[in-house]
Amino acid sequence: MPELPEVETIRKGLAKALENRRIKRVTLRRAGLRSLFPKNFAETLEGRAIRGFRRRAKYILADLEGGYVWLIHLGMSGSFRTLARGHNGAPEKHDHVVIEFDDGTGLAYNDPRRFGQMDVFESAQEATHPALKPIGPEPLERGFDGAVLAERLSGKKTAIKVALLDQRVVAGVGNIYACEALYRAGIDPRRSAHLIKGKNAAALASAIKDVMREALASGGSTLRDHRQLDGSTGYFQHSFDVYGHAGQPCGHCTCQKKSCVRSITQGGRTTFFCPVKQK
DNA sequence: CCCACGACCTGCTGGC
DNA sequence: TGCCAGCAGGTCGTGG
Repeated sequence: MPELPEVETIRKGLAKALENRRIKRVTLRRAGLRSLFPKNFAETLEGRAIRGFRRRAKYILADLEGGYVWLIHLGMSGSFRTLARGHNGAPEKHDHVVIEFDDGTGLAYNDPRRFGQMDVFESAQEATHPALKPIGPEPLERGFDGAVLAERLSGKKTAIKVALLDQRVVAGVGNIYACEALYRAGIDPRRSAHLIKGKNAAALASAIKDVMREALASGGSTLRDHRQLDGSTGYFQHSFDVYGHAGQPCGHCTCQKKSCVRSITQGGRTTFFCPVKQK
């Protein structure tokens, strides 16, 4: 469940459920996810207490006792499930990592498609970690505005929709929120990225912030059967203006058409947009 | 450096 | 009912 609002919601759930728990045992139920687990992955986690959970783009970072960071990416289909004290330890299908804490509770990482990723490294290596170093500004942190966005888009000839999915441009935007933000900003997803500047860039930066904040307040979006840690689901999917609405009205434009929302393919992903409102 | 595209996986859906 | 192509919230490697 992977864009910024969903990852942030999961981070909060992990923090609430697991902060200060001590990892007793880590069981890897297959050799790897998107890549192999690093050497000594389980051994490095074992025996350490979790001091807190942070997020950067779509990555969750768990700070471990003794100056280590456990890095997690959920890919397309990763999810966590807490295991109550006295759980029988029987894994479910696609549980790839099972963690037991010293108080008898546990945590299972489940990921059918195995596009997720995990790593562990010393805190001092975080600043230069190859997955983290290239990431662009966090849209919900101070300083992200139209000027910053325009600077990041300058020189990019690719379509603005494709550029928004590049984590070096802005952190945490994925396919849903790229479509929704472009819709709100009234920008055609096919426009060349470097042409988005000035007022357009300001409108787009604002739209990204607004849609992320609103989604966060709704607990993210739940497509298919994805769940939060506690089993609850987000409900921002009910607020989509265009995502998944091809052939339906966008709801806001004045075109009077009953089916203004179109879907096209860009960079191998589906883009939803309203050609009347988005120019 | 930039960009386009296929690869990586499994599961679900919709059309026949 | 069954089968299968196509698609799914992401990223990375390999070409040009």
